[in-house]
Amino acid sequence: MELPKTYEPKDVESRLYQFWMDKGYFQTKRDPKKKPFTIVMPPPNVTGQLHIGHAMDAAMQDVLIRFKRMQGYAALWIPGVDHAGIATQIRVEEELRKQGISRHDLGREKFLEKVWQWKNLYGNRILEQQKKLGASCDWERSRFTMDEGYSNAVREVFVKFYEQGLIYKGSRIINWCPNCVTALSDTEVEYVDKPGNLWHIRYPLADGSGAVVVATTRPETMLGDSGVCVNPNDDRYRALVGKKVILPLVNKEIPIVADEYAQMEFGTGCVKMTPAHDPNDFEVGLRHNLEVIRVLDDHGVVNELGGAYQGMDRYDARKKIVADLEAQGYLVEIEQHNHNVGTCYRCHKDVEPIISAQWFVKMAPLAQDALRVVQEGQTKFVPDRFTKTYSNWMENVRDWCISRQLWWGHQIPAWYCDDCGHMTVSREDAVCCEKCASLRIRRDEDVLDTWFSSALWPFVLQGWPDTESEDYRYFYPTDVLVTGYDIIFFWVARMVFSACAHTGRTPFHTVLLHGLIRDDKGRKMSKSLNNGIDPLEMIDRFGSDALRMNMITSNSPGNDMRFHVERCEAMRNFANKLWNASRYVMMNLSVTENALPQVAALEPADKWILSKLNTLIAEVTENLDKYELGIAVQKVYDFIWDSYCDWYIELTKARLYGENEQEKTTAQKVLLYVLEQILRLMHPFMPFITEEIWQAIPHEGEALIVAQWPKYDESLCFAQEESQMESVMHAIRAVRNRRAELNVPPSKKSTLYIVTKKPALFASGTAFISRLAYADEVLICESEPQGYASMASCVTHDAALYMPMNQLIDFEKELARIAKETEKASKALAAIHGKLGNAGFLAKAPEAVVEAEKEKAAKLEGLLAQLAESEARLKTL
RNA sequence: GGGAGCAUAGCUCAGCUGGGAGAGCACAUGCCUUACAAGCAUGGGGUCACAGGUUCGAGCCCUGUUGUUCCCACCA
Repeated sequence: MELPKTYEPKDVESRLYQFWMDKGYFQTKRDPKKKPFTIVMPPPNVTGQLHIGHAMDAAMQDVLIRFKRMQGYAALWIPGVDHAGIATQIRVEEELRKQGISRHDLGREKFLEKVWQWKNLYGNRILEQQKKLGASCDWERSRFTMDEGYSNAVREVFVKFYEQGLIYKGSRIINWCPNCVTALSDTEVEYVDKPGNLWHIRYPLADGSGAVVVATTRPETMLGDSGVCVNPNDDRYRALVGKKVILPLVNKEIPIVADEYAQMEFGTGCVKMTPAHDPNDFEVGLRHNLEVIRVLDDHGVVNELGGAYQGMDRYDARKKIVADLEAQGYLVEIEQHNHNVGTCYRCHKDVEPIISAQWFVKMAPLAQDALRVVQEGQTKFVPDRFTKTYSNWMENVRDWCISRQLWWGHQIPAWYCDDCGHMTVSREDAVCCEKCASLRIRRDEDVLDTWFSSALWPFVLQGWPDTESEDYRYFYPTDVLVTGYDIIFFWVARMVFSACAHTGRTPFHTVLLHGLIRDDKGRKMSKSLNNGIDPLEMIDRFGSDALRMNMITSNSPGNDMRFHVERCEAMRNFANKLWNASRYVMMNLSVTENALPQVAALEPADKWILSKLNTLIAEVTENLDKYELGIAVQKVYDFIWDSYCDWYIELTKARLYGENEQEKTTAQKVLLYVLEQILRLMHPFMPFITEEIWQAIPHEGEALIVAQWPKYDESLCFAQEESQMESVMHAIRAVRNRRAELNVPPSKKSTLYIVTKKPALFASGTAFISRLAYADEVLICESEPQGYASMASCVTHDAALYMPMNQLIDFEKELARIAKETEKASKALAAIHGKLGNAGFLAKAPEAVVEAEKEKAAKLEGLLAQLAESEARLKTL
C-alpha cells in the first residue's frame, strides 16, 4: 500500500463524508435491542453563517454521538434551524432597504413571501457547513422551527397554556426597543453601565408654600409624571403627603404620595412617578391610584400627550426639556451619575420601559417543576456550578413577555371581535367570534418570541404532540444537551419548564455547557472588531480533524477559551504523525488479518504497550462518560505520540528490520492491533483520518464509524512487563542525556556496560537498548567493568551505565572545538571589558545598558571557566 | 447590591477522587537515525496570586486578602 508522506485532508474528507452518508450510518432507527442516545442540535439561526462557536458546539456533540454509536447505542443526533424572528426579519428588511423598499410598502403577506424566499435560499447553508466538520447528524430528520408540524405544535402549546390560564394578555411595563419597534423579554435586554446625569428638578407646591426637589436620570419622562413619592417615615416630607405639586413645563397638579418605595438616602428622597415608563413607578401607581400617561410612541418619539414636545425624538426631547427647565429656574442641580441602561440584545440601542398590552407566560407555576427536576438531579448541569445559576434565575423569574411586534414568526392565534369585543383563541384559524358568531373578527398581528418556539425543540423534534408515536416513545426524553452557558436563560431554562409542562418529563438528563471562544487576545469575536475566525477557512487550511481537535483539547466544560491558529497547526501536525505511524505499520506489514499473537509469543515491549493501551481504554471511556472530552482526548494524544510512536515503534524496529521471521510477525501483529485500537479511540475526535487509515489496514467490518468501542481486557494487563520496560526506558534516557551533555552525535556508537543487580530486567532488551542508546555493543554485568572510573557514566534506580570515553569523543576534535569556543568567548569578553573600562561609557550610558554588559561579561566568564575545566579533564584521560 | 469563574513555565492553557508539577507553542544544543524536518533526541525555564489553617502530605480542601472577567438585580 503506497501512501503519501503527508496526510492531505482535502482528498479524504469529502469522499469519506459521502461514504458515510451513502451507507446511511447517520440514519438512526429504533432498535429494541439497543438503548437510545439522543442529542438535539441547538438550532442555528436560519440566516446564520457557521462561526467558530457553532463549530465547537457541533464538535462536542459529534464526539459524544460517535462515542455512543460505537458503544452500540442507537445514537441519534437531530439537526435543524431556527427561524430567528428579529434577526431574520432585520436581515431581509436590510436587503429590501437597498432596493428602497420597506416592509410596510410590501405589506405583511408579500413581505413574508420574501422572507421565505430568503429562508429557502440560505436556510440550509449552515447545515451544509456543519457537514464539513464531520457532523454525523441524521439529516433526514432535520427540522425548521416554522415547518408545518412544528408550527402546529407551537400553536398547540400556546392554546393549551392559554386554556390553563398560563398565558394571558395584559398591559404591563415591558421592555420596548424603539429601533426594532417591538417588545422584548427581560432576557433580551442587556444592561450596560453608561455615564449619565442625575437631574435635580424643583416641583413647586400647588399651595405656594414651597417646593420639593426630585431627582431623575430620564428627565423627558416628566411629561408623563402623575405624582411624587416620598417615604412615609421621612420626617422631611411627612407634612407634605397628600398635598399637590405643580408639574413644571406641563403645568398641572399632581399629588404627593407616601410609599416605602422611596428611599430616604437616595437623591433628595423625593421620586417623580411616571407609571407609564417605569416598572417601579407603575407598581407604586397601582397602589396609589396614579394616572398612567404614556408620552412616548413606538418609535421613541414624544406623542400628543407631550404638549410642546410632541414629535421630538426621546433624546432631543431630553435636551430641550433640560434647557427649558433651566431657563425657567426649575433645574436645581446636575449630578454626575452612572446609570445601568437597558439595551436591545439585537440592535444594542437603548430600550424604553413602556406600558403596553402584550402576551405573557405566567411563570410562577411553571417554574416549580423546572426547579424540582434540577434539584432532584433529573437534569444535571456540567459543570455543576451552573445548577445554581439556573436555580437562582428560576426562583426569581418574572412573567415572560412572549409577543413581538414583528411579522416573521408564529402569529398569535387570537382573534378579536369588532362587535362584542370578545377574544377567541383557537387551534384552528377562527372564522367567526366564538361568542357572538360575528364574522367581523381581526387576528392579533403579533408573533411569538422566537424562544417560545425553540423552547419546544427537544420534544417537538420527536413528534410531540403525538406522544404515542414510536419515535417519541423510543427517543424521548433526549440525553445530553450541548450548548454555551450564555443561553441558559434564553433557551435551556425554557426548554426545561416547557418540557415538564407538556411532556411531564425533563427534556434531557445532562446539560453539557461550554464557554465562549474568544480571539487570541481574549476578546469576544465580533463583526466590528473583525477578529472572527472562519471555521471553514481553518478546515481548508488544516483539515476538519485538526479544527475539531483544537476545540476539544485543552478545553474544560463551562470555561471560555482563546482560539489560536497555531494550535490548529499543532493538531494538523498530530494528524500527520498518526498518518506516518500508520505508514510505518503498513509498509512493514505481511499479515493480512488483525489478530493478536499468542501471549507466549509476546515480548516485554509488546506486553508493555498492550498493558498501557488497556489502561488507556479504561481512562478514555471513563472521561468520556464524565463529559471530560478534553482530558479524554489528551490521553489518546499522549499515548499515540509518546507511547506508541516515540517508544513502541522504535522498539519494534530491531525486530522488523531483523532476520527472525517469527519475531517479525509478532511485532507486526502487535503494531497493527494497537494501531487499530488507537484508531477506534481517536475516531470520535478525528473521524476523517481515523476512518481513512482504518479502511487501509486489515480490519473486520465495514467502517470504523460503526466499529465497536474498545473494552478494557483483564487478560491484557501486564504490570510486571510495564515496570520492566520502565527500567529499560530509564536507562536509555540516561544514556542519551549523558551523551547529549558530552555533545556526542548519534552516529558515534560506543560500548555500553549495564551494571545491575537485576540482569533479567535488561537481558531481553539489549537489541533495542543498542538501537536507542546508540551502543554498538551492550554488555550486562554484575560489577563495574575495567577502567570504569574514567568512563562516562550515568545511573538509574536499578542500574549504572558506563561508556568508554575514547569511543565517545575524538580527543583532538574535542580539544580543537574547545579551543575555538574559548577564543570566541575571550574575544567577546575582551570587547566588553573594553567598554567597561571606558570611563565615558560608564558615565553616559544608561544604567540598564551598563548592567546588561556586566551580565554578559559574567556569563562569558562562566563559560570560559567551564571550557577550561573540560579541557583539563580531557587532558587527564 | 448579590453570585460565579479565573490567577500554574516567556505565551496560551490542562491538571478529573489530596501523594509525579505537566502539554502545545516559543527558546537553546545536536541530529536528514530507511514512518514522519508538519520530524527525532536532549536541555533551560515555575514561591502553582498573597496570607493563614486542616493534613503524615496541599496547585487541589477551609478562611481571608488582592487582581481580573462574567452573570444577575427596578434605587429614581
